[in-house]
Amino acid sequence: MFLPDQIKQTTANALQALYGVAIPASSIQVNTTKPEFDGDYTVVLFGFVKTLQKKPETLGNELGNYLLESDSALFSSFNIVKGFLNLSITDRFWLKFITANSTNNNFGLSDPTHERVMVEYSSPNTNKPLHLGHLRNNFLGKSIANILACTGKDVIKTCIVNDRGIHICKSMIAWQLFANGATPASTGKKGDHFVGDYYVMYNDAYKKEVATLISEGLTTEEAEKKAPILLAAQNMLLAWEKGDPEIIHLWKQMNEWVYAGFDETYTQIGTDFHKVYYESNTYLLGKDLVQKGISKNVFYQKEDGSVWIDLTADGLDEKLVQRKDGTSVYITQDIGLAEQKQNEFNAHQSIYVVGDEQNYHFKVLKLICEKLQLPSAEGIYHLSYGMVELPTGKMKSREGTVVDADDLVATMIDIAKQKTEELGKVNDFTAEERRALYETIGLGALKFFLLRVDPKKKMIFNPEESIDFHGFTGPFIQYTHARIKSILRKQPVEATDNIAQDILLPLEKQLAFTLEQFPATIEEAANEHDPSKLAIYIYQLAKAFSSFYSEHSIANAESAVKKQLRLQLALLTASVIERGMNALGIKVPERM
RNA sequence: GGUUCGGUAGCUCAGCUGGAUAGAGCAACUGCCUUCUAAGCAGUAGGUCAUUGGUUCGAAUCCAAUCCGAAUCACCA
Repeated sequence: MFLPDQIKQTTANALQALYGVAIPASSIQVNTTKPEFDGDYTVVLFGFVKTLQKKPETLGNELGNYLLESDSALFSSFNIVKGFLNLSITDRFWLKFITANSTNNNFGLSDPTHERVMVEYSSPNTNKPLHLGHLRNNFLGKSIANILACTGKDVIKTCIVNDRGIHICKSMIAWQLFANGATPASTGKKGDHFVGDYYVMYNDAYKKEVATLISEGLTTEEAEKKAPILLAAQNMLLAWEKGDPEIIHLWKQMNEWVYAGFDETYTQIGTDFHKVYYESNTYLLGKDLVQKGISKNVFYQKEDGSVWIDLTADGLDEKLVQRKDGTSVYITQDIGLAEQKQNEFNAHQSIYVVGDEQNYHFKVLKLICEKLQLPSAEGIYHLSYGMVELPTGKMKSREGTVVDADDLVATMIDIAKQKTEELGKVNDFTAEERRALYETIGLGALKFFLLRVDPKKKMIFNPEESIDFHGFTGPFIQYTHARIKSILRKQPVEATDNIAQDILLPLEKQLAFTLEQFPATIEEAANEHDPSKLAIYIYQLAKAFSSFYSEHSIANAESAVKKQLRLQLALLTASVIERGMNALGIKVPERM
């Protein structure tokens, strides 16, 4: 049990013993004590002042005295300010905590629960390269998977590649028209960017054709439907669906180029999957479920043959699940894929890391699965995240305001290189060590920047100001880790337990206090599917260490016992930072 | 128009199952490197928590209304 919960329980027991009232522990408020007051944790008394008919002052005194007597190993003193009972935890508790965990490599990690969770993330289109928004998705997906694994879940990472449809045909037709047989190899371009360029060319050509048609007297609406290049793309989609060998060949070729490009990016940013699904294989799924739905009267068929579900009773709309030509739509494919995943992995929970523009879609998806009584329904969870916007507003590919993922990563690594060279602390590193360090720092800055914000909220990225390396950032935390490692290289830690004889100074206690919260924070981040909770925590920890470290010497500590205590604190801090950052998908260097 | 989400310091964000004087970072300004890494530490300054009303011992937090912004409501994915 986590410390605040333990205090709640103890308080509930005390209230029962003192006054014979049963107040559920969960309803008792326990906060960390504000720094301006004396104490570690605070019990808020207002809640039961009324039911007990006692003045807060009296109640606080009686409760405080009882707690001190009944659990003297935990509580050392208390004070009452208005309705707040501020409790101090004994130094002995913290000392025991430090001794017990400084060399515990599993501190903060739970035992395997055999509960399986699927995390679907990344899910790219094969017609354009990754941009900043995809990076938020990739980092969130990877970190939530890691965090869940820390809590003992058996995590399966998956990805659904959107590799078919009219948008893919657009790049294909543009390549046929404009490429003259060019390839990524012949042009020296990364495959995903190469294909993305043809998607852009398609759009340019389309716009020109529409303008021409309008100047020839067509209405905008007509022109947009009749542009020859669009008709060609539509024909190509039909040919693809019929399995036309030439088109299939081209499609495979272009997808291979894109995958080669994606793989390069994924390897660099640390994205990986246990299982990749391709929409070209899954887009026919869900058809049998449509039939099942009709026979269960969950769906109904209109006269034209199209199939619908009426969700108006649930406050939503009527939703199409199958076109009149018998082909399935997006939602149907997702229902089918959900069922297939369930059959394949039988997970308790299935998390979809997808942008908040699809909130409605996932609401509908879960609702339909429930109505069809699919076993997968209950575990569906949409980890919805907000868009990344620029100071000028949304990123628009048409206006060239998209922040390309590869460019941004390269820029970050370059800035890391510059700053590291300026400081000149690793001049003895080999070229390979340097390259790895720049990547660790650059990616660390970028990942932390995107993960420290509540996923649900949209966030603003200012490319002008770039990403900072000071303050509440990844590099600051990495730096704190490197400093600790430097200390530990010079001063061996002994597994002594005589530290219990010593007394903690305020900054030492603050550090221990923060360290103790790590397991509870991991748990919270996992339960709320929110890596930012962990990111904020790690920052606070690094901050607590830095304050402690600048004030108290480790090497020249007042006594040998004190020195060991501080070394153990440092060791535990470094390992919590490392474990926490790894859970965010961020590496920490030994030196920087 | 319906639904959903958001509005906190100049900027980027915490805090939101109601609790003490609303917190960080950046930017600005002051100090601190002859002692374990100054990518650091300590400090100053900066707020009508969008607005109005309500609920109560207590509201940034809950409720209602209003203003502003975003997403979504496709036989697109």
